[in-house]
Amino acid sequence: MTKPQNSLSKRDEIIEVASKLFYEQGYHCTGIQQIIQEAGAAKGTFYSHFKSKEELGIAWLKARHATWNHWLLQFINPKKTPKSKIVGIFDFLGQWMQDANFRGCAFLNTMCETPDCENALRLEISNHKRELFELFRALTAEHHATKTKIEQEQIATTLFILFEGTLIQLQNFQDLSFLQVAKKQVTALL
Amino acid sequence: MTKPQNSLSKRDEIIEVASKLFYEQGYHCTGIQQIIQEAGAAKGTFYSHFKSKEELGIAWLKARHATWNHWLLQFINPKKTPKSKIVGIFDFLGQWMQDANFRGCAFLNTMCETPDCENALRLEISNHKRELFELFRALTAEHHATKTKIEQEQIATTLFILFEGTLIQLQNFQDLSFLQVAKKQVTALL
Amino acid sequence: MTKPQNSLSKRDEIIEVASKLFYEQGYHCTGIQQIIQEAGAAKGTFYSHFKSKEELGIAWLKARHATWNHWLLQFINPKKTPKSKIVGIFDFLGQWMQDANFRGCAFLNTMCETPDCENALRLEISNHKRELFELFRALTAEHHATKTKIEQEQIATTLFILFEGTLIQLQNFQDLSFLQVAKKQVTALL
Amino acid sequence: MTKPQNSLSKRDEIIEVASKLFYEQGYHCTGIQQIIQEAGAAKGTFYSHFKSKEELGIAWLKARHATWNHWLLQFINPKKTPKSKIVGIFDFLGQWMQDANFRGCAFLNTMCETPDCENALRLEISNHKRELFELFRALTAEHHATKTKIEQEQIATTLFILFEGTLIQLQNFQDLSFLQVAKKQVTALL
DNA sequence: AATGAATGAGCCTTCATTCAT
DNA sequence: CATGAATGAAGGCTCATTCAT
Repeated sequence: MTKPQNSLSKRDEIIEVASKLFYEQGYHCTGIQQIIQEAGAAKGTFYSHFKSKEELGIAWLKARHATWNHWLLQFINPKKTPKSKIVGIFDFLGQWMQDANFRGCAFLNTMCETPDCENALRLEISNHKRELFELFRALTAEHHATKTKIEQEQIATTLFILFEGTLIQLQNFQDLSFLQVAKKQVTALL
Repeated sequence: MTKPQNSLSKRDEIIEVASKLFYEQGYHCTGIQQIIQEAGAAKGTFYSHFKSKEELGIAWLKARHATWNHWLLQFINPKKTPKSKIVGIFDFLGQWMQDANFRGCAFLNTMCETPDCENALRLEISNHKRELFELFRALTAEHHATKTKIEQEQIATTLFILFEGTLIQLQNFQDLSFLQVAKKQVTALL
Repeated sequence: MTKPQNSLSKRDEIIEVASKLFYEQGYHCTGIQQIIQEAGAAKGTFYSHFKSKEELGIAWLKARHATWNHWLLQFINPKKTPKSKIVGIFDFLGQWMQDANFRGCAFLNTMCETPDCENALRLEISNHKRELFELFRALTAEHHATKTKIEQEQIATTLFILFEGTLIQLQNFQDLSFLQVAKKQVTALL
Repeated sequence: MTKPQNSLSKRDEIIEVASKLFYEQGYHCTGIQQIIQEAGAAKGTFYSHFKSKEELGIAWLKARHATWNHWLLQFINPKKTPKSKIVGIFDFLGQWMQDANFRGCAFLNTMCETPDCENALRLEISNHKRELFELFRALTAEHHATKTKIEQEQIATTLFILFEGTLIQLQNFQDLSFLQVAKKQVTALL
């Protein structure tokens, strides 16, 4: 007897449930108990797969990183020019936040509840944001190919900051007008 | 016999200790027990002053709002022009984050660990940010007095977004170069 | 309303129950859960009185030390001479072990399950045994007043070793003949 | 293909690791998990060799009995006379305790954490001690060949008690002077 | 002979809150 | 205005054991 193809392993089920709960309720406000209960697993099963809650948290953020990047790239890859891709990132932001009920970014949320910079979760968080930053850098370099490295860096960083600032205030106010303003500023930079 | 002037009431002592701990450790990760212990108060004393942890949280954010605004205004009020005041807000941001060991903004941090938008803490948070936003609006209106309301709004919002985006990435990366980029963009807008 | 005189405080009830269970089942094999359940207390109540299981363990050993010493002194104080007191200690040993179902000595038992010599419980244990040793020393000095300090020390130590060795083998074999042999040797030393 | 001679079977590896851990940490404080992890075995492997933790405990004590007896006999067999062998047993005690960091006797330790006299582990323990007792009996009979059986028994038992009492107090106080006293008393008995 | 996922009771401890004094 | 004992659910984690492969 082989497992049915569409059945997840217990480990994956746990990660899936945890992803939902960590995002919706926050990392610290979500207990292992709730996770395993909703995943239909036993305590021992959980700890045979993850040596601690933190390890699950890391698995969650790694998975989230992959998923989120996939969403974003699927959204912007159809665009032809680097410029439209950059603008597309901000369009994606609006779409994403609406779909997510303005819960914000799993990575920023977790950073905010994790003061210790040396914490392993923080490493995943900064990696995630660094990769987004790199995307802005790459697209900016392509779009502003004639400008100097320094000018490119200034613009890419500004785009990244605008993205993050808009994101956090969409979460705060659930008001999409922030996005309109940001997009206007973005086009001004391109 | 009146209390000596320099002695805080138990209530104020509790708020003071809570402010430190909520900010440093996060709201949810800080327990009432630790607060009253460090404040030298009894359980019952705490609950005679605050009907719940949330009420203390609100008192904290209200006090924090006043304190933070005071810091900011003391920093920018000596500046003469609205332009230098706006730039001053970003200088303040750098100073503040360094002093705070890059722990970020108490309000954003608490928002990130509080998913429910209807939560009473969230009201204090949006009030705080709205007031900062208003400050950008007022200073922009003064500086760009000749521009239209719509143009002013665009610029003020952009400044606010830049502030928030820089703040959150200073917290994430502890790298002040984000601030340099933001300031360059700010001056470009003025 | 004052408490009835014969009612123990929750704290004392916990210690009393713990004393029974720690002795009968061993320190590590007895859980806080069982203790509070049998004492009719809540988890939180326990931890408002003791900051950890270890602290309860120490309270237990301190109380046990007092109780056991009281038992012993009540048994040997009626005896007139130091010699009969020393022999009395060994009579007490037999009585005690029979009453205790040959469960042995709470202090030795706990020492054996606590490898770390720096452990706080180990301090209580060595204090307890040191005091018993002192008793042998004092009674020996009185009985053998004409002998040298060195000779006295040799005899007192031997008596202490005989006591401990007999105790542990009574526990092991539940065979009182060890005690008869020890007593014969004891009298030979006096 | 046969296994290389110097490779232990999984079963023996498990026993070897368990021996170390049970002795150092105590029987109840050592979990199956740690044992199999340090032995590089799987859960199922463990339970295919031992039907329970207790069975491993028994295997451990049986192996320990053989090992310890081997140590002791190797130490005293070179001695020529029964008297020097008896004294040698006490010299061995000092050597052993120093090598073992004064962790005491695996058998006594396990007895102390195992209240139930009917427990299978307790059988191994009393067997071990009985055999040591027999050794004292045999050597005493040889040395005091002219004395009566009853006198021999009295002396052998005293020697055994002295050994056990010294052992337990070496463990308690890590103070070798107990051993000096015991040896003086031993020689007085021979 | 060996694997390792799965179980669920139990470990020690902290949580926010209530209440009699 | 203050005290601190009492509550019981929940926190993260380990336990010895089973079983399908």
